[in-house]
This record gives sequence, structure tokens and C-alpha cells, in this order.
Amino acid sequence: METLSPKKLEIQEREQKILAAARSMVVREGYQALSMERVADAVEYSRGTIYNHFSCKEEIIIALAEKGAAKRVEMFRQAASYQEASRFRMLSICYAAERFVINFPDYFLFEQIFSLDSVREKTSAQRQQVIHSCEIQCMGIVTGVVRDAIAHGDLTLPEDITPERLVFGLWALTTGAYGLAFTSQSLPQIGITDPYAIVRT
Amino acid sequence: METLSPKKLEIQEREQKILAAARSMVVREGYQALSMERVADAVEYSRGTIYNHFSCKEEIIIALAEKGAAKRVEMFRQAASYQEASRFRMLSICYAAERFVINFPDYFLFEQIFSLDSVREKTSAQRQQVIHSCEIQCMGIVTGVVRDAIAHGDLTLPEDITPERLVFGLWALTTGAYGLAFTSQSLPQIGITDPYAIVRT
DNA sequence: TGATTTTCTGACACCGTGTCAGAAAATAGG
DNA sequence: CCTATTTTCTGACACGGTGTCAGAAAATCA
Repeated sequence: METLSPKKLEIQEREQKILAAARSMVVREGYQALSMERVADAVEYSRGTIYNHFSCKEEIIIALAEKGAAKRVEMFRQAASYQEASRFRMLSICYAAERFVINFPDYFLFEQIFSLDSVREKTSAQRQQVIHSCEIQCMGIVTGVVRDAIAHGDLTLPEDITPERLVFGLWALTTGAYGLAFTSQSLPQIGITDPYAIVRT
Repeated sequence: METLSPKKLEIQEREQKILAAARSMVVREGYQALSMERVADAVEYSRGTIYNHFSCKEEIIIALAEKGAAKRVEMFRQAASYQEASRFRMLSICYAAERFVINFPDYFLFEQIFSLDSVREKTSAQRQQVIHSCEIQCMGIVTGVVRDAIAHGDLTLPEDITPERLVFGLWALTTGAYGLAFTSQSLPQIGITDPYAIVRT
């Protein structure tokens, strides 16, 4: 069961090759430039073969978004795992979120593309589920830290604000801020975005 | 100079027809369903004629986004114009922002589409400029209210937070929250989003 | 080794794009 | 009103991408 066949392996490897090719294509030339045809050329297999792996280019994008989402969970988990004051852990997560978009702007881009209904509606429910679950995990990690902070008396919330609401707010704030940072060319009125997170905690 | 020709008028009217047709097409069937061909059919002109108005479908989208942006400026301006306490004016703007996405979800959608690099890069610099200027105006309106609040002593900011930073934060928060509300199917952890804005002021 | 299953391929039918020569309509001038 | 000129409109065309599928080729089995 371990070395699961000779050919199967090649196929799995190829899947990664396809994703890598698609990724660099999008990074270098933008989403528009991505086509199954060009991917096929790049990895030197026929179109039909590519279609055996992914039924359309949206599926490729969502597969990449999936990787990104998993990466973020990993980074968040890592950041939250320090045995320190919850304030510090919270900050770590903020930095992790920031590092994520800085170091992997392409993953961030895939998520943005994926967030369009028109793209999402062409993708499999399964993969959507996976991404969704990653989101839940991230929220869960942050909520956990918030709860700890409350338990230790480091943080008191107005009574109408549940931890979930706070986390949703933070999530919206960071998503929005990084999104704006990427797309809006809105000049010098952008001070760095994390001071806000600091203010929060 | 007033009744600027007989034919020219027809052309202007047609432009609005095209936009209306495209708009309802996107609303009903999503961005993918939008094609110059189908628009041409819908307004009963040939493809070539449509291309005389808009050089590609991205230009149609940006034209619609432009309308939306203008609408928002109008709503913000209206909301900020009350002769009341700045706290109240601020709240009005928050509600305006909310009404905008609730009442015109399609405009919000066009902005989202437009925010993708792959779409934006195919559009004219001019129209981009227009939208950008609308954004600046909105920020300006909000910043104005914040400044008034400070001047009246209704609000004091920590010294490292300029009004611009605060406004950027609010902008990010609302953008992010409404974006999430639209795209993420993240269940009951969404309490309404405006309590946050209230907390802020 | 041949039989059977799996994988791969490229041709095919289709759809949308953006262009452009020339048809048709609008306008101007006598 | 008719002709000349300008403006607008049209549909055919070349192109490029999509997704499918019958059959070729390779892998696996026995």
C-alpha cells in the first residue's frame, strides 16, 4: 500500500507539474493568459491529458487556492502555538497573515480570483469544501487565542461583541486592507496596515 | 449646442441600452454569461456596432462600475450633508455604505470584477481614472467628517493614528466585511456588520 | 507472450473575439 | 430634389480557446 504503483506516481507528479506551470503562468502573465492549451504545451502533454487531471482552468485555480489556504492554516497554527501571552500570540498571527500575503502574493491572487462567483460556480463542490474548511480552521485558531485572552483577563469584550464577531471583524479588516493594498493605487494614504491590528488587541 | 444633433442622440441612447442589457445579463446569469455577441443580440444591433461603443466586455464592466462608484459618492455626500453631530453623520455614512451594497449588489459585483488585475488591465486608463477619483471623493467625505468630529472634541485619536489611517481602516473593514458576506458561505458567525462601525466612533 | 485494462492523443465541433472592406444611412451643398 | 461626402453599420473572416471522444499507445496482468 505504500509505494502505490509505478505509473500512478508519475501521474501524481505530473499533477504537481501542471500546477507549477499554471502558477508561474498566472504570476508572470496574469489570469487571462492561463489556458489549458498553453499549460499543455508547457508541460509537454496533450490537451486531453490535462483534462484528465482538471476539467477546466477554474479547477486549476481552485487547486492552487487550496494549496494557499492550507499554507495559511499552517502559518496560523505555527504562530498560535507559542507558549506566550495571548497578546503576543495574537500579534504573531497578525504577522503571519501579513507574511502570507507578502511572501505568497500569488496565493492571495488565486483566492481573489476564486472569490468571484463566476469562477467558483464552475468548480467542484469538494474542493470548495476543502477551502471552506481551511477558512473555518483559521477562524478557529484566532477565536481560540481570543478566548484564552479573555480567560486570562488580558482582554474584556463589550457584552454585545462575541469572540466570533471580533474575529470576523479582524478577518474582514485584514482581507479588506490587503485587498485594497493590492488593487487600489490609492497613494500615500496607506500607512502600513498592521498598526490597526495592534490597536485592536 | 443644446440639442446636439439627431443621430448623435440615438447613439447616446443606445449606449445606455447596451449597458442596461449587459447589466441585467450579468445580474441574471453571471459574469461568464456576458459576451459581446449576446449583448448585440439583446439590443438588436450587429457586433460591429457594439464594438464602436466598447472595445471589449471589460470596458462594459468598467463603465458599469463607474456608474456604481458615482452612485456611492452621491449617497455618501447625501449622508454627510446632515447638519447634525458628527457622530450621527458618521453613522449615516455607514448606513449609506450598507444600503449601497444591499440595494445595488450588482454595482458591488462590478467593482469586485473590476478589482481583478486581469480585467482592469484591458480597460482604458481614462475610465480607471474616473473610478479612482470617485474613491478619493468617498474617502475625502469620510475624512472630512472625522476631522469635524475631532474639531468638536467628539473624538480623540491616539497620536499615531491620523484621520486618513482611521478612514483607511474603516474602508478596509467595510469592504472586507461586505466582500465576505457576499462570497464566503460562512454561516452563522456573521453577525450584522455595522455594530463594528458603531464601536469605532 | 498475448489479453486486458489504463492512459494518452489529436482531430472535431463549437463558441466567442476583434477587425475591416464595403454597404447603407445621414448630412451637406448646389 | 439630387448628388457628393461623411458617418455609421454590418457580417464575413481569421484566429484562438474549449471540452469531447474514438481509437492509438502504453502499462499491467496472467
